[in-house]
Amino acid sequence: MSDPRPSANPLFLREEELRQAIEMLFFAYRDFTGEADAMLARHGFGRAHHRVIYFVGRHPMISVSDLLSILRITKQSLSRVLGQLVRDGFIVQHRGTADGRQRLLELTDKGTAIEQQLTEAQRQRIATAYRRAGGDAVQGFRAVLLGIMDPTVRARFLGNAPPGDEGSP
Amino acid sequence: MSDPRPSANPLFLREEELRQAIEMLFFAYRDFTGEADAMLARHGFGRAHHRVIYFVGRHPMISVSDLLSILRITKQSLSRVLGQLVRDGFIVQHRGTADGRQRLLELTDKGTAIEQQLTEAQRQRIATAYRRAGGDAVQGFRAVLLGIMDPTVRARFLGNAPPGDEGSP
DNA sequence: ACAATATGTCAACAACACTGACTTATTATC
DNA sequence: GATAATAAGTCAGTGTTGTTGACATATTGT
Repeated sequence: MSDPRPSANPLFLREEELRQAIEMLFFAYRDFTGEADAMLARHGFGRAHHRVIYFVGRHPMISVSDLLSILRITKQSLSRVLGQLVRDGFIVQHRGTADGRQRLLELTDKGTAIEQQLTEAQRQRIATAYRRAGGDAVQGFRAVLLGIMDPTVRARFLGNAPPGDEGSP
Repeated sequence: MSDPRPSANPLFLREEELRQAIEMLFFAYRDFTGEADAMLARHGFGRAHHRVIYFVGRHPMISVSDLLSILRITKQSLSRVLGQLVRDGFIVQHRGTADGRQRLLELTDKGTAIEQQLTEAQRQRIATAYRRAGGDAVQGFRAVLLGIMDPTVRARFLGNAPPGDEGSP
């Protein structure tokens, strides 16, 4: 005579909901990077190369230290990957005019080409997901992702100039 | 005399929107895994250990091959990590009753304890993000993530029994 | 002059993935 | 019952990506 549905207790639902979120993030991120990974492997590169190419493309003339703080890796880790990309002609280094110690990074035409190719698969994937989910869902998606990331990084997406440069080239 | 806002063309907005999504996924996923990574490092483990512990906890008595198909890694890669976890008493292997070739995996009490500890930080992060974003946002978040992941994996979250077992132990 | 900063480099190490080849049980099939 | 297929494990080698630590060089700021 009570509620026909067993109506599992809220705590269980909450736990299940949270676990699903954890797993959805895992699977979505894996599949999201999968296609680009395969493309990179054909070029003899890895995901780290993609990240460097991506963020240099996104922030032309970015300094090495700014790139390091975005990627949050050591300069030795970056050096290996960046050195390859410079040697192979995907990125050029310009000596800073204001500060001559800086090496400002920029994609070459070749670099821009591979960046387009690599990111296109990911853009397509997001675009399709956005289209199917609808505008309200996109707002929700963004709101939750913003809530998941660290507050320091969050600022980057909130219109304000993020800490440590960004926004304008 | 026209629109006071320069109103950047739709193509640019779309491109910017997609790039933001790519970056938000990158930052959110990195920060999402960061806390657990630090905890694992203190135990002398890596992220791979967490994934194994997590999915064995989620699917008690899962077979090795089913676990492999969830993780999408080779058995040699799993072997290293799983061997450690069994040796250190976090996971036990049961000989399959129906099929004696299978080694069904299960967390020990020790394994359950560390699983709770590791996942707790992630659950907290998601819970806070969910709470702040609200119910509609959560639905949107889920819808977009579902659209991003591969269709074969998507089924796992749509109530139907996923391909390759799941759901019930 | 001297200290701080930006970048680069050498060396060693660890985690985590891969391929390829092979072994051992166990189950299924002819 | 012999034979093939499957589940799992193992050994060996390799590559990418991250880490520490130490040190070098050029440039800027005090």
